[in-house]
Amino acid sequence: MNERYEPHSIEARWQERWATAGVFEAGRRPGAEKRYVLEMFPYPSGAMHMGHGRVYTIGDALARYLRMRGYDVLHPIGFDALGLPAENAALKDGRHPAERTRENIVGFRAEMKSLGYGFDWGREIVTADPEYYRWNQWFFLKMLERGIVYRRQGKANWCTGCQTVIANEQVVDGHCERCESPVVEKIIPEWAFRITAFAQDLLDGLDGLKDWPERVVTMQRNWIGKSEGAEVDFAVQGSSEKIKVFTTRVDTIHGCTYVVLAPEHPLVARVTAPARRAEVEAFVARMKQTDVEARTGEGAPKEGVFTGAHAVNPFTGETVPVWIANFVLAEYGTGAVMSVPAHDQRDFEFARKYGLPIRVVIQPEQGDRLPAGDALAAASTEDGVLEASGPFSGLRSADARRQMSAVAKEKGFGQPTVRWHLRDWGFSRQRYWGTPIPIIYCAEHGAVPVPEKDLPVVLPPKAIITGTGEPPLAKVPEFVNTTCPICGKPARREVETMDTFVDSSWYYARYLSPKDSTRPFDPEQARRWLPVDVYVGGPEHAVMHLLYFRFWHRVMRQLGLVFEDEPTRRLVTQGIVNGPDGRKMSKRWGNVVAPGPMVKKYGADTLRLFILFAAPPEKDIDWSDEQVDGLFRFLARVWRIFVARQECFGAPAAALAQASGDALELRRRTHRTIQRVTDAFEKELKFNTGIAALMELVNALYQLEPKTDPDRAAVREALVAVATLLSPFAPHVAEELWHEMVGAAGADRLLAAEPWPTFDPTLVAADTVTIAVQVNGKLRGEVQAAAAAGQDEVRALAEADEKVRSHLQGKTVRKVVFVPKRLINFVVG
RNA sequence: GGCCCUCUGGCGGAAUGGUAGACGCGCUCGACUCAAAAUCGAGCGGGGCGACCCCCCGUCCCGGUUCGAGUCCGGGGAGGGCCA
Repeated sequence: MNERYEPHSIEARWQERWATAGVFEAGRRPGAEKRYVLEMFPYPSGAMHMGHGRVYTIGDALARYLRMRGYDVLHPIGFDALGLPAENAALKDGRHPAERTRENIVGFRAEMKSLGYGFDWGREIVTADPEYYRWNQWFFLKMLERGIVYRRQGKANWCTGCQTVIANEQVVDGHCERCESPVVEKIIPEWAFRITAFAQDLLDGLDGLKDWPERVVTMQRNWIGKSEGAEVDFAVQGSSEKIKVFTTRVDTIHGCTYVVLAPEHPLVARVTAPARRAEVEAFVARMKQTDVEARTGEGAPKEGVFTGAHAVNPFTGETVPVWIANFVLAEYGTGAVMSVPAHDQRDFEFARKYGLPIRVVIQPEQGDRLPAGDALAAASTEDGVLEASGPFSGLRSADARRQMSAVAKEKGFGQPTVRWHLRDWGFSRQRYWGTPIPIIYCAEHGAVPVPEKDLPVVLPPKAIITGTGEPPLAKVPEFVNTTCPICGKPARREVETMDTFVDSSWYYARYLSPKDSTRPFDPEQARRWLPVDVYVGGPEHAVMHLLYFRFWHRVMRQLGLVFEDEPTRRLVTQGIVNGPDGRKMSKRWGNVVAPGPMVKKYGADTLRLFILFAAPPEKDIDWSDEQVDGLFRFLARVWRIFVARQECFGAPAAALAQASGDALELRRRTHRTIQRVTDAFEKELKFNTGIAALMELVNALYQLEPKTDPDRAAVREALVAVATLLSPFAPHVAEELWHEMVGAAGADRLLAAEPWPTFDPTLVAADTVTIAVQVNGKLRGEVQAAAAAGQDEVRALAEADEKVRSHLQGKTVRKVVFVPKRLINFVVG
């Protein structure tokens, strides 16, 4: 065998062998239990970066391990190819997004293959392919039928200069990125998914996601944001109008000293007193031009004006002034709030600023009483006991809320209500590079769905992309002009496209039968493969993508396509790969390290090993040239020990049983290493400790110079273990070494498809152990004892130790704590 | 401001409540070499003390629970994430 480790002379060869043998194809072990390992598919907007390298390396190590454990493993890959960045890039260099995307995908594929990722390439999908997005359209039609898709009036950013809708990303400080004209909010019709209809189910489902990171579950829970409260109607004095407010703190309503409407609230125009009209209108106009962040963001001053109107608190009959203010938004709740300055901080600040009264109605259950409102330093937002609240005085907040909303309902001026933070998902985009929405507008029949048989509605290859936000498809007559499916008269197609989050909401299912041209995927395959067992991706998708993904799964379940409650059982969120300086990799800092050049320099195995060894998957890591060098040296060291122990390759396994002394010790280490590496996969995913265990075994191999047959057999056993255990992490070098070792016997086999080794429990359990000896919890020595030794035996050994004896001298042993195989602690006084 | 997370040698990181610092990087020393690199081997938390055994201190800080706390509980600090 080659004296030196030369990754470039072996890696491509094994990649080819794996591909020809088809070891990564799913479905080749029909009788075996399945495992579906999925990494978030990439958005190929440029070349592959280290972040991609990390996700796929983690997923691949896991998939390779599971395959060796005998599972039928599905490990697919594809490309999230539609979307804004590709369109923006196209704008810059004038190239068509399709062309650029195709090119990037070619690059990604080549890099992924050079990294040795074991994907089932036969299942590759590209979302820009009409054969993929036709099913987005199909889902759209099904959801339209079921009322899950609907048309609504949505808010959009309208550039007053370009006279068009622009994306959030294009709004900079309330101005258009391109022409710098002010951007205002404009209400335009848009398409939306009724995800809120699934809010409760999405919330309930979170409880079952035991193998999701707690923080992701929490973020989803907060995003769904269920809050239980009450709606209460405040009558407007001298009018038949009612102001409906939503509050989670109806228990504080006796402390309400004013009511605030959102400036956009429809009642504003109707209730404003003539004398206040000019001021109110000016304020409303100004708010329309201020974005939400500036109105409600951190440090934004609370601002408002009095409308001149008054409202009646239905609980007290008291009259309070009606204001409008910047911090109340029309789209949250009812667009109106009852203000209780003593018990809400925003209301408190506002009241102080405008000299509105502050009235305390909740006292803490324990501790000091709150001073009168005027003396209050800040709002007290805790629950407590009600006072000055009529018949409800003396109740605790929680009880009061229940009783008061019941009373409101009984008397007809309110009711208990649930409010959600989650909004419906508006998915219309005024963009070209997306899935066309399959709708035809007919003068006579309105918005008509494209019949299923006419799908896909294909994106026209030629379009003028201006980036102004005006839908580019509107300018393609051969696309727009069509006929009404109902009456056949001339009609126009919808020119908006779908949000790309649609593509990624169900791709995991398309992998199951990616070439099916009659349906999105085969439900029978879903029965076999779903749910995804492990889903690996970045935590930046904790909310949007993963929520849409869970939502879509529920829709597919309603459609009878899938049968599980949730799309994925386990979620692994991986950390960022930072530059060597600890900062985020960016051209700006000049600290970008790309996987491609690293593979050229060190080979794929070193890069993979570095990524996995640096830290557990969920932690951020810093790129380190020194560490990478170190990992390369480790692989070279592994190679050298194989070279140095070639004479052991043919050692007979029968001699293993006679191993003794150092050879037996090596065998124990080998088996313990098998256990530790297996644990690294089976418990928490801590590849770093698994690799560390392998390093220890390699170090131990260097310590034993084999002299006898049993020695050589033990060495061979260890070498086999090293190659096999290393293969999920550094598959090429492992494969090469394994073949060198097994020779002709392995000629038509591949390590990638060999079974994972098992350990012998009797070898793992040491027969003698080191037991720590403590006196009063402080380490005072250690003794060697049989693993099975009991307390008395260990105590005798410990007391025989001179150091220990000196600490026990002249003291009374009050208690002895004994932990078998670990320690003995003398408690003395 | 709310919710959540993190904090361990020079660095990345290990440690079911049971010998803190596995493993790697880095550094120091030794072997090999004419020499260097590479390699192989040894050592490296701080201090008492220049080596020995030994002793003291040590996992952000303060307190608690426990025979025993990096780990559990309470309070504080610093950094980060998400939401407002």
